[in-house]
Amino acid sequence: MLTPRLPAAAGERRHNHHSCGHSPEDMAYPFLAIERKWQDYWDMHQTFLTRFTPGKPKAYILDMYPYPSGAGLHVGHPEGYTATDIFSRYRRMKGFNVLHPIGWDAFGLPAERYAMQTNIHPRITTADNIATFRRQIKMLGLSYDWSREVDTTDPGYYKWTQWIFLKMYGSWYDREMRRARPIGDLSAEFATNGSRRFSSLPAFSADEWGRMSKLRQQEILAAFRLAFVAEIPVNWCEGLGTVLANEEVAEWADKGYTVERRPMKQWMMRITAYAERLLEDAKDLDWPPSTLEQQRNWIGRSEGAEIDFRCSAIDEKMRVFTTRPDTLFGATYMVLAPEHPLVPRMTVPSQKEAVEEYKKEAAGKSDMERGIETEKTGVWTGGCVTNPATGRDIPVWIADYVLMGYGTGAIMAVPGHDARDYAFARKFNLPIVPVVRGGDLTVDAFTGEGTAMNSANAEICLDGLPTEAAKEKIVRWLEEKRIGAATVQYKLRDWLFSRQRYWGEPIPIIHYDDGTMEAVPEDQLPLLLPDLKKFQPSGTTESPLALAGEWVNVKDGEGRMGRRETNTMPQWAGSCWYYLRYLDPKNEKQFCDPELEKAWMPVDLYVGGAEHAVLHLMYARFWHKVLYDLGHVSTREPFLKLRHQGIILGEDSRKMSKSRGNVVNPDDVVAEYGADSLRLFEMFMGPLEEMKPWSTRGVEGVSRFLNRVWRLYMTDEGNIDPAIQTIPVTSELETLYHFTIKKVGDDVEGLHFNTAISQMMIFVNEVMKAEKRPRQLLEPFILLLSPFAPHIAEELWEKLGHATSLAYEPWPSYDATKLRQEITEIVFQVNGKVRGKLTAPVDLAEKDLEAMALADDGVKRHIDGKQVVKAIVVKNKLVNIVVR
RNA sequence: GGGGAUAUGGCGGAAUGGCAGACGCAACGGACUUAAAAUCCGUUGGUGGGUAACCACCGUGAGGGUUCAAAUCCCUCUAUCCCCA
Repeated sequence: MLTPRLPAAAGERRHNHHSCGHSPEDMAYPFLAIERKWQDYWDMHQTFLTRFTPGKPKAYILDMYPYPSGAGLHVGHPEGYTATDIFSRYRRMKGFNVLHPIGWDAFGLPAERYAMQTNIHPRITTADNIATFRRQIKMLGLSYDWSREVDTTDPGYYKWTQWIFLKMYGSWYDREMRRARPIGDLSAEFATNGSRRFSSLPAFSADEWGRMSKLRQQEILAAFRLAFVAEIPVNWCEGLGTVLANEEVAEWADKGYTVERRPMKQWMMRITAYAERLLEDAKDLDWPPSTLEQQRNWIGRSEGAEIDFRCSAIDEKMRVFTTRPDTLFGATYMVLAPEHPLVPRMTVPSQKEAVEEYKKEAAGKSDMERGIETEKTGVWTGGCVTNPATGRDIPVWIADYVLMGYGTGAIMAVPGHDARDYAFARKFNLPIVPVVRGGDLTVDAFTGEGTAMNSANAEICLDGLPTEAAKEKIVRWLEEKRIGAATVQYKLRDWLFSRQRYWGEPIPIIHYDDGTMEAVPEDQLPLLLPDLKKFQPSGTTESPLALAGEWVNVKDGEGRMGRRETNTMPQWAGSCWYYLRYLDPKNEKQFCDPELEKAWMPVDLYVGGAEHAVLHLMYARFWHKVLYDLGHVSTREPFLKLRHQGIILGEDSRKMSKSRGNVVNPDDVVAEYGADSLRLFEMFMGPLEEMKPWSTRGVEGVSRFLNRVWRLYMTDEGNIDPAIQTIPVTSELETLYHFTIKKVGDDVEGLHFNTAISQMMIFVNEVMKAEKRPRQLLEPFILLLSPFAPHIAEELWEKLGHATSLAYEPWPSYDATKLRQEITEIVFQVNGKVRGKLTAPVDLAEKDLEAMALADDGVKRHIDGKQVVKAIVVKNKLVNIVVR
């Protein structure tokens, strides 16, 4: 069925859009002109400046801000950004106060490496890159409040990153109160009560504390601060002149750099203090289950016990951690990490050479390699310890499958019930004793739970107990004998916080020649990065800042000489709190006004890549909790609801990369099809969170849809079609209209943008077929389309006679009574197979439906000669006749 | 080695216990055109049967199960991707 005006119009269409200068697609609506026009309009009218009307609900909708790389925007960026933009526009129309900001994560190694090569200051390249990103993002018509743009490299921003650092430095974690407190509270505690409350400290009285040197006091306090300096083995890369995070090592090693483990003094953040709370509070978050799972694994909580084994030869206790204390009777040897401090003393002279050689080998391997190896290696130290349960002496080995960084760096090996111990025992012919019933120890270790056996001595008997009860009983026994205790271990390590780089936030600390260190006073923040002319590594293990003599060397009021900290913060620092700065980006007195914080936090929807599932999201949660403890923010968690956008693959279904030549540039897509088409296609491709391939044909498809929308409203002369009038419509069309409003709204709420777009296509297809253009349906439809394709929607809205932007028009509502159809199709099945269909009035009684089914020809054919057992009737849907 | 996710036409996907394949792409046929593009109309999971309207069977990675009814729930397996070691 043709639309009546089509034949007449066909000939004139050609003349239409010459003015837009878009020759290859000269049938298209003039999207270039329209998009420019409305982007300018929104800018000029400050349409998306955040409006806060008291009494309205709020929606803080956040994107993971980008690192502005030199390569410009990638088609992956607009995916998440369009999703949040649609949601933000929708929420505004639903009457919410919406906060939807953007900014730049602009410190980082790529800019610095570019500076090393060119000696162009990273500030300059960063500013250029930001300008490119800003232009490209604006080109997409995203409804950000640009007045809140933040840039982590702006001194007005990093002043507060440094301020937060000082808050961390100036705080300790009170394990009894389970929260961070000012470090002053701790020195006050020491000054009144001495070290009584803290068993980990050497005992001192209040008086003794008072008489200690400042340096000694600092050392003690340092063991409590949330930001502290520690000497730890790090991944030092000589070629880059910096340490690398564990997760960065593989990447640079692939590029030919060598990375070695060496102990260095580094700033650390005591994230381990928050392990339990990070785990607990995650339960209330609406996050992807896989992300929560990754965070759980990263924290790696395991319950078990620490047990002391005595070594009479050197009169030492060796403490092990085990998750299976119930298998203590099966511990037939012990394994120490090669780096374990007691290894040298344990080693007998005849084994010394072998041990030393093995230690050297192990030092050359990363923790990763050590875990991966299937072939177990190790060396006997020649020493023994006593198994406290059996009373027998067991040999002490070293092996690299035990890591110094986890637990106590020592394990009791139970080869019968641990796979790695089993492999090790098999290889080195060590005894394997079954202490849990089950499995076949001639084949493999039995690592499951079961009933204890062979586990009794004169004082305790576990035999016959299930694993859980056996654990409890043995731990009680160990605790009574003071040779062990139940403990909880975490895999989570403290966060290595310093980098030997120039292009990062300077750490505001001064080291004085007398060995003490002091924070730069708050009123002297920001501590600015000095200007450098050259950006090469310093040649030592310090950052290039060490070469800025005037900046580094300082003298305090009393003439004391000191040096500034030359390490800078990692890139994660700025992104740990940027969502708070958006709330009050220009505030010079505070990082954020508490009233604004209360009004907007927490973030209601956070969208970004799954690659940040652990690090960024864990670090940000950690900082947020510290700020919460110190009273600076009012919520325990920053991000209530999190979703990841899936990766967009190249047209060949492989990862986009320059070398494969399958990279799609958003600039090109916008030039050819317009921003609305790009946005619409990225949302139409499939579910937001799924990985999916790009398709140029697909962009053409949605572009055709927008052109159809345009023609639905407009004549070829560029005027509103006079056929658009308020006219009666069929009830089918009316039902479809109300259903479309419901479906699009529901789908946007659930972030199912692909199906929302399908529904709009269905609506347009139907309305195109109709002879009439009912204005009362077509006008609200523009509002449904507007979050997805805002430019074309604004243009049509204006053409329909509206003087202002539709951005704050109320979202159309649907009439639930209109959703009900008068007739519906009933499916007839026989034994679950469709044998007929019929349209019937809605809400027909079950027995009537059954009768209709039995009367159906198709059904009759298949029940003929058989016995009807029963009929299942699903109202308004289906009748299933069961026959035998 | 451990954990998580995914698997549906030629392709992207829809359907979360009730008609598998909505919507889009591609393909094919038709209308319009001198012609093409654009647009519009129609067909399109597979196999078999029928001149035909149509009918039957098969079909959601593989195998099994629960159910009147399974893409959807349960068990086993395979493949791919991601994370961790």
